[in-house]
Amino acid sequence: MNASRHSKTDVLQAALNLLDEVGLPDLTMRRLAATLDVQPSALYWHYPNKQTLLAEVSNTIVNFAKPVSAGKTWQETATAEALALRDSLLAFRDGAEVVSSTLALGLGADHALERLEKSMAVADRELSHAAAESILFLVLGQVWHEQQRMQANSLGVVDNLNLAGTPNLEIGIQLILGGLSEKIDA
Amino acid sequence: MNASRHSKTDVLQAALNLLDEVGLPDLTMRRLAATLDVQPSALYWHYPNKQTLLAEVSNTIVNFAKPVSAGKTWQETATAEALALRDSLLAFRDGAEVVSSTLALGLGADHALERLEKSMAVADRELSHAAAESILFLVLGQVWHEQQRMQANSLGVVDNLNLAGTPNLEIGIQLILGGLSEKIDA
DNA sequence: ACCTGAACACCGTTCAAGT
DNA sequence: ACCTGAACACCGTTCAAGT
Repeated sequence: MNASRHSKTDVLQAALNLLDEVGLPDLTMRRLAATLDVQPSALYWHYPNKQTLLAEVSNTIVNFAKPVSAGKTWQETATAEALALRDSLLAFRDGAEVVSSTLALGLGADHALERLEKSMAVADRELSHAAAESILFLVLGQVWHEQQRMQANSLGVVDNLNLAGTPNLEIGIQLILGGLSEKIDA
Repeated sequence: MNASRHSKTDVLQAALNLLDEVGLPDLTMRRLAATLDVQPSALYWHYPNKQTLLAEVSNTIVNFAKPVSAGKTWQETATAEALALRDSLLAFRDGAEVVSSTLALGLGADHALERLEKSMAVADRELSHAAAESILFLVLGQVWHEQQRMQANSLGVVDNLNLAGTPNLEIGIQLILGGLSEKIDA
């Protein structure tokens, strides 16, 4: 039962599994240790603290994004990048909250920003960077909200008849890309 | 020393003060109780739980936003609303994180959304709602990031020469409003 | 109406010591 | 290289009982 001695990767994988099972609020170092059949203190040989572990969880989520086939226009490619990011956030329970929190702390999510920025490199660096950041916050905010509703609904708390997914996200992306196109043509 | 017996408002005010002194991670029910010279359990007579208290803190932050003088164009008014929201978040330590978290939980921040939406009521409801949500997430994400840097810098951890404030926020707002204008004219 | 006292069921982290 | 055991300094919340 106890395969004895784990690697850093084992801990990360166990964290991802536990996240999926119990969600971020219950993803504690103690519960994580229990799933690995070790004492909580054992985790601190692999990671200096919980924050660092969560940063790797966040990077795993972000790097899960599917590669995007180049669209006909850069607008199409950028939209595809944004939706690929959304899909990878949705693929993990509380994915958006995990990434938001570690992003705020200045760790991780770099890869997501880079991909978005590259797809909008038609503008100068400052402008495409600002646009990429805007889309990143937009996707994170919207998906965070959505994932919270999912778990609220699964607890039978409310059901706001708003099971229509998130068309608002597509609209927001369109607005930003529309504004960017306009600025470039000028 | 102990003025004895507190009202709900006292508790909220003490929470706001403590937030400013120690930040969100150290805003605990136990510390809060200590500043009021009561036992932790006393707080649960006023609020059913910490989440509810934080929702009121969040509403206080959001409602702190200054009224905006009507601009010449709706774009100017909408920009002013977004910047007023930013200012109120910045006026409280960890303001953006508090509001983000309670917004995700489906509590509070309604007033902020309404003000933004109203300023963009030139478009149909669905479009102006999506645009308002986009700007809300944009402001929250950017300010959260900024406030985290402020506290990191104050701890002497890093200083990324990025003391230039957040011009990215203004650009992002411009992009969204630009995209919205375009859609309306069409 | 507002609070105390005591308890329950937890947290993250450190550190000497073991193998 | 990886883990145990034990401790430290905390959490949010409940609930009977007090005034």
